[in-house]
Amino acid sequence: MNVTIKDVASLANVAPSTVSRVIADSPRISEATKQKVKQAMEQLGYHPNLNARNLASQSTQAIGLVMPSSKDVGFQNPFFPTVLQGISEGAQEKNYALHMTTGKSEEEILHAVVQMVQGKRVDGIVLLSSKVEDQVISYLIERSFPFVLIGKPYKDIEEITHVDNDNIRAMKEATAYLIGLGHKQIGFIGGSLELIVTSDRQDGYKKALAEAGIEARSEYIIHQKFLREGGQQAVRELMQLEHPPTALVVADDFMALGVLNTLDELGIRVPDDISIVGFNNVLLAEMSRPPLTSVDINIFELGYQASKNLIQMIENSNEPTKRLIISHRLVERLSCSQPSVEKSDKSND
Amino acid sequence: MNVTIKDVASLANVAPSTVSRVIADSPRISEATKQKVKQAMEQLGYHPNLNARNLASQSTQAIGLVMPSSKDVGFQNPFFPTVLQGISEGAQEKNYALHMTTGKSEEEILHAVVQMVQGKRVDGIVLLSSKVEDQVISYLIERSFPFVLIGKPYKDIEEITHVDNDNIRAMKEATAYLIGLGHKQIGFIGGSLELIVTSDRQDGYKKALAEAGIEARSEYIIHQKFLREGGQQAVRELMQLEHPPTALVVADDFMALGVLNTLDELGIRVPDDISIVGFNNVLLAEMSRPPLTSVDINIFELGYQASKNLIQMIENSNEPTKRLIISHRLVERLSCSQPSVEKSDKSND
DNA sequence: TTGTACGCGTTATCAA
DNA sequence: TTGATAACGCGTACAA
Repeated sequence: MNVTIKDVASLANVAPSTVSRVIADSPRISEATKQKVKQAMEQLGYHPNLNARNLASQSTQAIGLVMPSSKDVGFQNPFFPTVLQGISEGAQEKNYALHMTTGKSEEEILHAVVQMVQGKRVDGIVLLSSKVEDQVISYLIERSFPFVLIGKPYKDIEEITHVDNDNIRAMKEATAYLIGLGHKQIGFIGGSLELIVTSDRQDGYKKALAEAGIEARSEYIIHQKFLREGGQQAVRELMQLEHPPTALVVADDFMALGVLNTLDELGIRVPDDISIVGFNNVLLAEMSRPPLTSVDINIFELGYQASKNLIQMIENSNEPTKRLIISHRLVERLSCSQPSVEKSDKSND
Repeated sequence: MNVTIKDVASLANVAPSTVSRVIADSPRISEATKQKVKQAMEQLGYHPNLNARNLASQSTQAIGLVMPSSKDVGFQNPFFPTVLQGISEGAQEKNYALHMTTGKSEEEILHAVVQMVQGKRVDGIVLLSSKVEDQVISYLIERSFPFVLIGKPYKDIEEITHVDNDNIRAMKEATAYLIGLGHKQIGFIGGSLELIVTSDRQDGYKKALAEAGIEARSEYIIHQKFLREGGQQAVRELMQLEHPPTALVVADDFMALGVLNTLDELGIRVPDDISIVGFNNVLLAEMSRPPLTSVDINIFELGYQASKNLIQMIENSNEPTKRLIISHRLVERLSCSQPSVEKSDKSND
């Protein structure tokens, strides 16, 4: 059998409750017994049974993490491990453990979440992305269970603590950067519009055009759900327009890599023939050819702040709802240049 | 307060133990009461408290996962999310939860593992890679706690259930493939030799050369710890040798991508001037330029078998120690060709 | 087939 | 400052 608090107690000649107090580092306990107990613990190699502790204290020191559905391509995106790293770091600092969950369908995921919550396996939950109708969010709100969302909620913004970038502004700046270089024909390539992050970035793109007095053309906007096949075709069509864009903003570096390859196959050179700005600034961005100018959104920090603030909510029940905006910055590399004369409407000197 | 087994019992007019039996789907319970109880559970929205259950049953339905140290570059490697996906899938199928741990140092990690094990948070552990002197492994063996290792143990091979590829053979085949194309000057680029996987692959490389009667040249072998700066320099030096290699085997696709870029900067064309075979066949391999011929090691399966077999060990205490070898296969893409005449020792027709 | 009673290892309350 | 003692919610031998 395992060594319990009782064993320690009898070895140290004190009551179990005293040992418990020593573990909790209670202030009202004599230094003498404290040492005595600690030594006994050491000697026996004692470690508290967390299940018993959780049961008695009605709290686990753990946070739950809902991962993207395992079929999801998002899993392959370098975004995921990085944000996980951040979450993990924030948890570790406060001595919280991490409990993960996935599922192949919406139902499976919801079920797993309910299990975690009602089963009292975790004290709070970090959510990775919200969808338009999110059952998990509804469920958590209804039970008023602590959670923080990484990304922007589709609704109930005021009631959901979330950590996000200012994606509208970020994409606006990225687009403005291209406009500043002299581009006027700028395309947008993003993922599914069901993701809030996509629509935000698209909004930013449109805003930048509007402010510069450039008319948005619907044929310049592409949504590709998949990274490869579908995307390639879309890019091809885009470049076969009568007036193809001289620059592209792509809402994700991973996608941008696919775009880069398709362009290469078409014999279109970057940045000579077309400029590209990526998004997220994952490690890949600097390893691509040419190295990708990309908007760094501080992925690690996104995760770190999420778990850190979640723990604050857990430990202080009247912590206010927060909206945390993580900073971004454009990292210039070699995928952008001024538009070539032949393709722009008027020449630059 | 939360709804407990007692509430269900009183609503259904039975004893708590009966409810417990219904949950466990005990065979010796009348269908009538079973229905009655189930309905009561439904009506109250009952969910068992897992901490109480774990405490009473002395087992959690959870497996622990030790992730690479958070500072580790390995985190950025697409290998990680994929293997995680596999582990997660294997766990989910058996209704096991996943509990994660990281740490910034060896000590932190060991501490976290001890916490998981002694704290009885998990029933078993999946380890991602072993190092030469691995405290975690020693600890788990000493306590004879169920665990399975993904990769090859440095020692105690017979006593550690592990799931791995036959990396020696896989790399031997990859090298032989290049030899078959006519290459004789073949370089090897791998990570730190402290990782068993690196030394295995290097062994395979040497074996292939030996079998073909080609002398191994030490200046053709490179170990780069980091993906970028260090690696670039190494590749440069390699290509400036009097007789530079006409082909390279690279022990990791992610590294191969860096190599590809360095070669591009040097104006060396792939596969015209030099052929490259990568390893792991991550999504990246098909998105690189040129698409990378790579050895698919079935990363998902590695993770899936790991958790699946771990659960077998947990549920059947005299499950034998196993060594599971996951198959591999060379995926041909466009990064290899026959050596060009000027650089090979004799011409091909 | 079902109920009673105890144990799982802690924490927390109340006395001392 | 410390010690009994009662929860915490569930599983399970044992009894009925």
